[in-house]
Amino acid sequence: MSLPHALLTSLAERPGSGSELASRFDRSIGYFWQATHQQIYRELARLEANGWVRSVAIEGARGRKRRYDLLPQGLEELARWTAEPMDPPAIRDELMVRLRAESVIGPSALAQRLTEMLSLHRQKLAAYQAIERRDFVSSSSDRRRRLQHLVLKAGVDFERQRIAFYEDALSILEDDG
Amino acid sequence: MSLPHALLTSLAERPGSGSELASRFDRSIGYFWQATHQQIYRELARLEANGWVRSVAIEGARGRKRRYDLLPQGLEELARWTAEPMDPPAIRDELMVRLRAESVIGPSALAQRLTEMLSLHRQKLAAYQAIERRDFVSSSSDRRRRLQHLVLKAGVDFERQRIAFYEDALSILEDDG
DNA sequence: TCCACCATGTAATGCGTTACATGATTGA
DNA sequence: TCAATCATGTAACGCATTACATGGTGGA
Repeated sequence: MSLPHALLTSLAERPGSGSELASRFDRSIGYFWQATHQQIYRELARLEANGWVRSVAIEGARGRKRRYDLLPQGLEELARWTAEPMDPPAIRDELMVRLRAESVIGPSALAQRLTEMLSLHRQKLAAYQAIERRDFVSSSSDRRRRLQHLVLKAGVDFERQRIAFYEDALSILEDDG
Repeated sequence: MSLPHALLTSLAERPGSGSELASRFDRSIGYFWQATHQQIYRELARLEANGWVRSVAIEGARGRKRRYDLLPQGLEELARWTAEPMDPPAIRDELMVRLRAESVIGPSALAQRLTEMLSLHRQKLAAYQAIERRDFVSSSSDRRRRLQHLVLKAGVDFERQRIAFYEDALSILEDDG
């Protein structure tokens, strides 16, 4: 259960409102942990009830906007969680199920779906590589930057592997598809 | 929502009881889609209510064991689903959140956790490679076998990438950890 | 003034997880 | 005969998802 800690992490990087956090989950943090604004508002309320964050109304802002700040207890909780024992990641890959189904029931339109996915992943890869070129040109960096770069490279590698997999799968499916 | 279709796929490969399906989800299918026996029994009841499978009591078996068979309508549903438009996979990687947290809050015991995970993934990789050597020695095969091999290779590649990632992460964390 | 949008929130539903329950069978 | 185990199932809870609601702000 990482959503509360993903929020604490994001607030440790920089305070912000619910909608700002939601937009971070559409970009940086969201590359490896997604959340909708409903989840985020619900969770922020809990974090505040736990005394891990506090919020103040932002005067002069649109609507009822509030800024959330990490409290010392929240930082403690984040440190505790980071070092906690960890389960291996749960893999749930619908594509593999579909390929296995196809291998039993015979050719289908799955190849077209793969072609669509392939172009999506190529776009994602290009986006990650653009970030890498823009933000991580210098090779020598401090610990923090090296860790950030590492996480980005994991995204790049994942997309690369995914693309290679789609290409292999298509070459099999299209042999007789 | 792939659990019902993972079950249909497994039953298309071979009929079986709830407990047999549960044990398949601890092995082959479970490598990319996990399910507990509670989920499986609940879902089997729904599949039967939908007319996609039927079940008969197995005489002479332990307890109330029932065999589930795929019905023609279930096969149709499986084919329909296989070719359906597909969303990109949802990535939820707790490790990346933790690394990002560490990059903000500074050194922790996360390196020890990574060492533990590393050995787990090395075991998984070895298990996959053993299956590959045992079941996929011949390079020339039919479509069905090639697809099965492809899915297994995806598992191998995933574990390999994961291992490389842990090693990189450890080398950064241990510089000063 | 009024419409579109922003920021926050409520409600309903469903899958996934955990704990517990029941009946039957095997083996010591 | 009795304990362990197998096979199936029930119940409760939580996160994730989707649809919808509210109120305020800015621009046409």
